[in-house]
Amino acid sequence: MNRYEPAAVEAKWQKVWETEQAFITPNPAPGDAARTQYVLEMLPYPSGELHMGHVKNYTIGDALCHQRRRRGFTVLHPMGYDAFGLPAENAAIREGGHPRDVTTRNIAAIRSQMQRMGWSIDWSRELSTCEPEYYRWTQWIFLQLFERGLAYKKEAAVNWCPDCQTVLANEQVIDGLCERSGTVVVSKVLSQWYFRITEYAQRLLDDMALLEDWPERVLTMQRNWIGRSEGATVRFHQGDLDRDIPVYTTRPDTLFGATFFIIAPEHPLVPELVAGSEREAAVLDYVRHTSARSEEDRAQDKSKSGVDTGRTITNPVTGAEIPIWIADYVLMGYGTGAIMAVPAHDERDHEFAVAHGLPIVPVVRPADGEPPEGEAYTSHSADEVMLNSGRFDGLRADEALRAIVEMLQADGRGEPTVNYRLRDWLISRQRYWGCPIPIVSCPGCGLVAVPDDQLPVVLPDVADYRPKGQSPLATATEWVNTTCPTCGGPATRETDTMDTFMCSSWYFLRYVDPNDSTAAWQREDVDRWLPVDQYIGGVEHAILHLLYARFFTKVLYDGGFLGFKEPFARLFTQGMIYKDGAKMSKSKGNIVAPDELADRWGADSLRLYVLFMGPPEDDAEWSDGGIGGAFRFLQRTWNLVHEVKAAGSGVELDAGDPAALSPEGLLVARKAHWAIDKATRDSEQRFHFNTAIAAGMELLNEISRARDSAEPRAVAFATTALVSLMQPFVPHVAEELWEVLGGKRLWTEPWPTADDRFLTSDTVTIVVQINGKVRARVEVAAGLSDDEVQARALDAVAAHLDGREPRRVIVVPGKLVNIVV
RNA sequence: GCCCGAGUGGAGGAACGGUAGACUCGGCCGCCUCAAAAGCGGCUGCUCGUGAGGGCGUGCGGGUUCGAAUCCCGCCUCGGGUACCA
Repeated sequence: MNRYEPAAVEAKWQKVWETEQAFITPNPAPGDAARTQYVLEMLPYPSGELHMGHVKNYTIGDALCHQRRRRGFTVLHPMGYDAFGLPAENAAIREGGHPRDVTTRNIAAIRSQMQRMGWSIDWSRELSTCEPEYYRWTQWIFLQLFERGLAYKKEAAVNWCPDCQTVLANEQVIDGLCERSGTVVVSKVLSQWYFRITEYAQRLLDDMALLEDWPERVLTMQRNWIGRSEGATVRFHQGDLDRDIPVYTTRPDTLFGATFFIIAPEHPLVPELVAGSEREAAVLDYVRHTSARSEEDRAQDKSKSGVDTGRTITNPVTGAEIPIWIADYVLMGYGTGAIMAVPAHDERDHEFAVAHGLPIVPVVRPADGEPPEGEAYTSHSADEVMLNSGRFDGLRADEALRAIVEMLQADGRGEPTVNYRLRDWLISRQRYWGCPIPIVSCPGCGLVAVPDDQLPVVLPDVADYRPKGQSPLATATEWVNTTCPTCGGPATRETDTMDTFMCSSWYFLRYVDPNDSTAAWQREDVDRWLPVDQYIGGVEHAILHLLYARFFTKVLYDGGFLGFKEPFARLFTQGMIYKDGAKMSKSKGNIVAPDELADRWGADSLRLYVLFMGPPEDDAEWSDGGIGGAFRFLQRTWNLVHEVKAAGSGVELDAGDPAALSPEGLLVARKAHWAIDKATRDSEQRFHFNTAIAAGMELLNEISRARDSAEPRAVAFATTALVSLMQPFVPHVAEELWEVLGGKRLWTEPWPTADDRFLTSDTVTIVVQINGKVRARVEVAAGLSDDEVQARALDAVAAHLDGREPRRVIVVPGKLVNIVV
């Protein structure tokens, strides 16, 4: 008998899939009634090579695709590369050469690794976001946003990474550090492009209701990131400047307790407020000192520093003149950049008041007592009562809140306000390897969109693409100097490139036809395939990528380009693979290379083990020994199939009439139907491939045990079922064994279905407990009445009862009897 | 600090109110072999017992229930998210 040699088997079937175009899925013609499924894994960034996380991600998706194809769906399963970005550029700088060459090389390596793994990808739809044929449409989308007023350029303090020499989006700053390089991010004032994602904040929240199945924690993370809060805007009047300064508060009920006022150091009114006053030098000094500190430094430092401006402002309800201070715990980027400070009911304001000797006036108390001394009383529940609040005294706090807002509104001093933590998305980057922003700056016409027929704005070659604080594109003078599309006069191109997250915020639409040169997509095709039925990826994209993609989809829906509002109906987030308790990384030296494992054990064993490790949503610890077990299982299956074949059997799709089988044959056939049922349900309902595979292993064990005592038909049926069930996980070896059994193309075979006649049995084992402890087991006929089961159970444990009278007996039909004594 | 998630044999895990530890790895014993590898068979939670059998066991402490790894309350540990957001 020939041995199981994965390398030969895998090469053979990969070739067959390619020549027979097994996984190429054309778009259904209009009116085609095919049931479609779009299964998508997050596209890889083409760094050096695939890591174990990719293997897990794409193997999960591939198993689903195979099962769904065989259950009659037309499945779209494409692949592409998120190819612009810093790592390729940094590698090129390190090694010399062009980022494009590094990227091309990496893509070639990753593609061949993917083919080596045998994932059933429709390679005719392959795309790369750095190709002009792709980014032409990224630029088109940018211009859609520009035309709708959703893309704008403004000067503001931005997050700057000194190492990457570029700005970063809010979402890319983690604990004050650059997500990419880990460098401390500093603040810098620059003129940059933004997307008005804040305009979609409420819809990003509301449309979560349209999502069919997303992990609750991802939704929670997005909700927290969007950070909706309800409160009121209150305008305080400053007499010296004769100006209103608005604040945002979630606690308008505490307005009577606002004993001072704080403005952020970056607030534009600060210079005006102190100009010419004796406090001017001290205040400007504090502002300078603050802006010199890094974001991280400021975030870490919880001490309440600040400086008095010497000015006062009028509390609109008490009429009191309260002092204005500058303090860096008030953030320019949230609310209005100014706050009313209520030290009695806000911890931060309380600390500040204590540190600087400012008055503390409680205005809310518990229903049956006084507010605590020496700390902020921040409780905000329904049964609190007002005090020190004029005519509102004695009123319930929630009623007072409404009444105070109404009063402010009547006086024109405020109104109810909803506020969001989400800020606009900064998309400019001062780096070379990215998509050019298709905008021309004209002295006469201002910022002008490059017309559609002039797209793409091709990324020019430059002599030196190292980061230098401004975009390397600025040195391509021939490219930069152009003519204004509107007036024809001399003009210059925008030299910043786009955040690469833009490229990956719409790629799932382009797969519908990546070769369409007339449009980004055809609406009838995207509406046919999308929303994506199942999206699969790492939870690390819970905010950035998934929020941006949802935003783009809504904008494009509003533009009439899409017939759906959410891109991904169902999301599955896989757990990470660890080694020695830590995330695999080159610096820790705990990388396990998929290539080496595939070479040693075969792609099928690697795929099988990655799925067998545990539930895919859980983090998992890599163990080198496990893959050997996967290989042994396949080898034993291989040997079994060849023995079955040698005995003269082949593919057997029907176990026959259960009544006609011998007891041993019935056992084997039952196990097979049990495995079909379990593997199908565990895979489809919960993606728990680990237990589906275990069911296959149990089936193999049972066939091996009964091979010689059961009749050949039952053995052939069970063996056929085993090969068929394992195909989505180990497609190469399953295909080979199917052929050995005389079958043709397993990937086109219908998915097996379990027969109820084999899932139930004539007899059942009843567990007999005394006081919840197992004392015996009895075998009884399946339909036996509760009374008879009870009698049999009492019989079986008579010795244990030892004459004691049962106080109560619980009978769970078909399962157990519990006797309480 | 706040919000999630997870704690089960030597390891990964199974059991989603009803036999705790399926399946796999590792370990031990045996068969095969001149030998090794591979393969095949058996044992493998802890503990008392020669044995039959018993006791204890799902992070800790309570509770609900005839019955709890599973549900509820209070802790502990680990992981993730977020953090001066007014």
